[in-house]
Amino acid sequence: MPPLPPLNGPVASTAGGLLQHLRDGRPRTRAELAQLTGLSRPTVSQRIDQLLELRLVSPVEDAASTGGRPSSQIAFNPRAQVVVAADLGALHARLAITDLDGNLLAETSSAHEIGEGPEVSIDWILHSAHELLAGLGYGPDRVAGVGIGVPGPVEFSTGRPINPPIMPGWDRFDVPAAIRQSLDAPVLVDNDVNIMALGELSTSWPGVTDLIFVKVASGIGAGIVSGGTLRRGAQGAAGDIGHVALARAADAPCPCGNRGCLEAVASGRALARALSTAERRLERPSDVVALAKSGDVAAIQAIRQAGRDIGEVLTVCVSLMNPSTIVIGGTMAQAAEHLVAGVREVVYARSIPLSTEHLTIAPSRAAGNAAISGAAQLAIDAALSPERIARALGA
Amino acid sequence: MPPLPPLNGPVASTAGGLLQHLRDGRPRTRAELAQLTGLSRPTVSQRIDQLLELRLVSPVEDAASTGGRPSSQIAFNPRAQVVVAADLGALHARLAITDLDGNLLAETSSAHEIGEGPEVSIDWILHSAHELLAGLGYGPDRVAGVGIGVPGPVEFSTGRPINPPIMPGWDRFDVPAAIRQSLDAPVLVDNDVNIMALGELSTSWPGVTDLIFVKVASGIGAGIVSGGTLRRGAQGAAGDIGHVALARAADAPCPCGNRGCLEAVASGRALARALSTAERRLERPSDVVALAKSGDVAAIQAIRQAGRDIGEVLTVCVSLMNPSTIVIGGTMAQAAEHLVAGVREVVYARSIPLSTEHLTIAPSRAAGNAAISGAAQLAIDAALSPERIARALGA
DNA sequence: TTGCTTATGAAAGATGCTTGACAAAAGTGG
DNA sequence: CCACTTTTGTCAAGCATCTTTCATAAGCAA
Repeated sequence: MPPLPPLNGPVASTAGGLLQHLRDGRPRTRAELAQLTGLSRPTVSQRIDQLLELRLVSPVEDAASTGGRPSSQIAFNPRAQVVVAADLGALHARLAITDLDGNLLAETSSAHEIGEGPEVSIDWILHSAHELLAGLGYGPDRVAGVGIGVPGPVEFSTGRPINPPIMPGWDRFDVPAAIRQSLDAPVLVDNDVNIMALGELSTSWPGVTDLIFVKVASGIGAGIVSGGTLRRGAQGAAGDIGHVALARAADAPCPCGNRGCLEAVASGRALARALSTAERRLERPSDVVALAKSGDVAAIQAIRQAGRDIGEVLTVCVSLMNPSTIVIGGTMAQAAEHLVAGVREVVYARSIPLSTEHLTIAPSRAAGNAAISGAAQLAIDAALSPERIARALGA
Repeated sequence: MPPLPPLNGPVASTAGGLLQHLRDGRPRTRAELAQLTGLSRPTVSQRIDQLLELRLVSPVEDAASTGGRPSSQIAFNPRAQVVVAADLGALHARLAITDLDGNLLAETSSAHEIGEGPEVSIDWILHSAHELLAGLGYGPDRVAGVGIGVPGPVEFSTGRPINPPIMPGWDRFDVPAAIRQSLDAPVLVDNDVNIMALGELSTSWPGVTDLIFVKVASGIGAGIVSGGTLRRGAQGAAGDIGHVALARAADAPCPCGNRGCLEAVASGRALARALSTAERRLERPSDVVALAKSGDVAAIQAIRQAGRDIGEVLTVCVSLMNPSTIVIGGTMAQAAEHLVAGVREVVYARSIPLSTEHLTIAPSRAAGNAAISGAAQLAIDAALSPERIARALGA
């Protein structure tokens, strides 16, 4: 007796469904699409016409003839619309306009106190977005979606932050409604780590369906992709591995109020404190990275040990989820070689062979762009969903 | 650039799609179904006729009139077909015939060495199934599906065991093909822990979408449900938490060849060994349970400590996945009060508040029937899938 | 240039869903 | 007890959609 019947997905044979087959960017002939979808050629032609109308696809040069009339080809047109991607950090904010492939067309960033409240941040987002759009010569009507990452837990379905520890004034604030005051498009809001996981996945790990993205910066968090989609858990709190108890952390105090958390010994904040001396004060994770890059042995050893500590926790994650890929990102991953070495050392030694045999542990490939790419991806997925295409055709 | 476009699901408005709305067992009127699906009444009537033809639904007594002609009602008919559910353990095998609601109609079990190879086991399954079917007066053509749980990792898509440690001769054996020699129905094979998780979920936790089922018997394993579906991971090895390293386990040797695994100190096998004395030899997990039930303090304390150890690992799982429910099952859960108490003690103390606020930790409700129910559920889901219904109508 | 091959686009036919209409069935009030 | 009301279930017609078929267009080879 299933509680709720699993509702069936959108119909495959709509213009939107056809578009999904073209999103990989490869040009296709109508005949190829017919075979791919199982629809007849005239039907495909009609769908193509609709998509051409929306400018979401465009004709490209014909394919080489195989003896007869050459097939005309059509390809996804990522320039038809743009999305706004924003990444709000604790002290820094970044915003970009990308096309529907996630390519950055324009970007800006600014020092920014998230603690000043949502109105300030939203105003900055809207102002910056309109400015960049104007610079590109695009009107606000070209915006197909808005993706926003924030440094705290979010109820994804409504786009409202929930009890965010470092975002005073944001609790249950209706971000999408505020954005829609001057941008008429779907607005998606998510935790910054989830956003980064998505960005990393979409830009750098094609084909991967089970991935753990670990962000190591001031704090430590993870974004979890399983079965090809981001998992947020029952309350949207999935991936919060920073406050797992670690034997080696013993009684180290953690900003969360508890003791012995992973973050208390392995985060950028913890490393900065541990490596600070009377004459050399380290304030931020980037200071630790800089020190390590300068060749400081103590810093390198500390980072490698942090990698081991994180690896300790990841060992359990690997056994539980059996991912194919673990990606280490965040500020501290700028010293990736040491951090990843520590993680690998522990995970490969401790996990069962079946899980590690095909396990890749690698530093972030998207690097500084993971968050902004993920925010863009979130918006793009919403903008190109079959439901959204159907609405656009109806209007 | 997504690697593969997410394929859209089956069409909602087929006979199979309609059936999904009736699977909860509640009788519905045609008008209710029309509103539920968005289809018109004549269309619903036509679909109902198809389902009546297949005997998958049947008319029930009319609803009370609201002033006019009373609506006739139809309900899902779980007796239309049956499924075969089998649970193969290391030393024991169980097989049941259930209806399409998962209700047990007949069952049998037998001592059984999985190590004797697949042919012996498959023969037993087929023989037992036909015997029970005959006893119920059903022909083999009434079988809509077969679900089988085995004590080892399985490549779910093909139904082949992969490198199973305790199943010599089963590696990559094509179980579905062997079963289909005398039963013409879809055959689903999965790991016993996954099967149990599914059984627990479907029989006892309606509405739950994020659940961890922990089996504590000779070994320790977990089945993971996230977003409403079972997650098997990249190689089908998800949930293998028995061989996670545990600080308290130190250098305790584990049958896996490693040292310091959770299983080495908290499994039924480990407890049996630890509690054995010269004059009192404990062989199996059930011996430990019996001892605890007799009031033996050492056994109770040992079980509770095992719960704490398991809780230690689950703390990480909770932070990572943010489930709403953790269920403790397996032989050792027959001493559930002590085991669960230990788990709760650690998990509630160690995890972050947001994750534990609405977290339920409970002993298995399905108890001994979890595996067989899960195997049945697997088969039922396949048998009642819209794709399968469509095929049945086409033939 | 002509014939062959292959792809496109338009028209015709088939299928399936929906709308509207009507008959059937049961309660309600006289 | 009978007529009326109300709701249901089914039938026929209309409409949209998809597919099949056919004519046309475009390149390649002789």
